[in-house]
Amino acid sequence: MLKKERQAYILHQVNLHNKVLSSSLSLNINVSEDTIRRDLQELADEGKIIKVHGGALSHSFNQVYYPVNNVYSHDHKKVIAQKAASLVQDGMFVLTSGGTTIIELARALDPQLKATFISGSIPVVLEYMQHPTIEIILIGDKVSKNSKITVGSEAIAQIRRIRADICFLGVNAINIKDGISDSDWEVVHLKKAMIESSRKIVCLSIAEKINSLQPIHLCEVSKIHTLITELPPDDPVLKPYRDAGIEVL
Amino acid sequence: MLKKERQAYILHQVNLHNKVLSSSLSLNINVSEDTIRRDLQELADEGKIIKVHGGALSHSFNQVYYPVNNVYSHDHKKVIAQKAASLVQDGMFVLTSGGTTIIELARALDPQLKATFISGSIPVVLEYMQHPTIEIILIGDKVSKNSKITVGSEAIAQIRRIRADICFLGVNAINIKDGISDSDWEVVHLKKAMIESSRKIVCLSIAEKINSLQPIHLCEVSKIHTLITELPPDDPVLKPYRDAGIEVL
DNA sequence: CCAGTTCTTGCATAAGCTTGCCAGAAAATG
DNA sequence: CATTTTCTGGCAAGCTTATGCAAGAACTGG
Repeated sequence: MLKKERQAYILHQVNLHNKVLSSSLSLNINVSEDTIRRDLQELADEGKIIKVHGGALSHSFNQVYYPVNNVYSHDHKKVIAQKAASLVQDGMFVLTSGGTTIIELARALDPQLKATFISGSIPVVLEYMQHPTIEIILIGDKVSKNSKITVGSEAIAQIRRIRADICFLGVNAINIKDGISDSDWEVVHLKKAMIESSRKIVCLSIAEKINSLQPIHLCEVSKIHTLITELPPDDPVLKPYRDAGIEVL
Repeated sequence: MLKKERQAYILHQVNLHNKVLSSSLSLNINVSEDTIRRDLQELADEGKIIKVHGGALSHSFNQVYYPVNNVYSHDHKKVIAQKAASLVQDGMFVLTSGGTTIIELARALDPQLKATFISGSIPVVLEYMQHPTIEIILIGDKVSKNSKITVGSEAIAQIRRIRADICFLGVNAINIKDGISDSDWEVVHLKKAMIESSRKIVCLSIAEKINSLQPIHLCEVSKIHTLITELPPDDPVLKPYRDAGIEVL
């Protein structure tokens, strides 16, 4: 087993269970605890996990207990949400991933909009429920405590049965060469299914994540139709995407 | 259980109940009171709680010293939840309806419990997510905004595919002649499916709702195995149910 | 293809953390 | 004031971590 492979596995485990023990990882992957510790150290240095005595925790672990509004990129996300909301029209079926940007989208919707929103993210659905008129469909399956979305084959099967007009994806990393990538195995599979089930794919990403890369590949940029960031559409950072034929808002 | 995890649990408990006792925490998490005290000390040093003789208080405690929400039936529900929680054992598959009583059940679970909980109620699932070790399966379908649960044929189909060990139903009305009844058409159908999918049916009901009737019939009392109220099991009000062969807790 | 270099891993040892227990002090209770 | 409960600080046991080292694997540049 390669080092990177091992670290990806560890990261996946952390994201899945919110915590890992050095001892059990050592048993599972059959390497010494020293190696595990070194891996945990590296992942912690990269900011991907939180290392604690005896193992490691997911970053979102704390957020479950102390929801911190990262006011930082919050304003950016509001701008993005505003642009995205303008794409939704009455009668549409809208498929959305999870993530804070999508929550902002839910808040930015026209209060008179009559459309159907579909998501497997619990925080996102909570936000949709505040809206007076939209219909909501929740994708069910095993709940991932860390990402607060439902994951698994049943969730994917449910998504496959949908034909949505538009799909909004909160994106973790995108660059013109590698396409879209993410750090969570389950999430990648869900998003892939969402892409297959939608006529139009819209990616929402703060500029910070443009031209970045995450361990797991999701799809090529050619699959997406629209890219929304907080930047003006003619910003030079976005030129490669415009040139690739993607609508940039 | 990792130290951080334990502290997160304590913090959650403090925020939930506005107070905790060192002694009961020690019992719940199965560590010595010394450890609890040290945790409380650390959390207090970080300004997250207020440590007092015998336990700790939430920061918001001062502001809501006289809690306004109807502590009335709330305490009753806590008693019910406590009794219900004692029926759940490691490894079980537990199907639950929605409702405030079930939320209390989620809060009353042993923090070391390892079981799988299945529900279509969004507030209930949110509460389950606070638990450190249980697995959660969310039933998906159309979200009913007023009851905050997923309803519809897809939800029912998902429930049908389950074989649960035990099913906890929050009950709106029960009487010995008409059985269980409810006021929401969709909810009745879901609960019927839940009953069919479970080996053991446990009804949770505050005494106020005993011997009452709602417009839509759900099932006969003969279908249920256990009835839990806040009253002592030998209360005369419950006698007809005991006589009907139902276990009363 | 090979020698030199860098990476990676497991082991041993020492240092550090966490926890439970204890004795005496302090606080609450009636 | 006596009794009970809780708190504090210190200590020891057990487990976890850091560090240096050595062996092997993988890579690099002739």
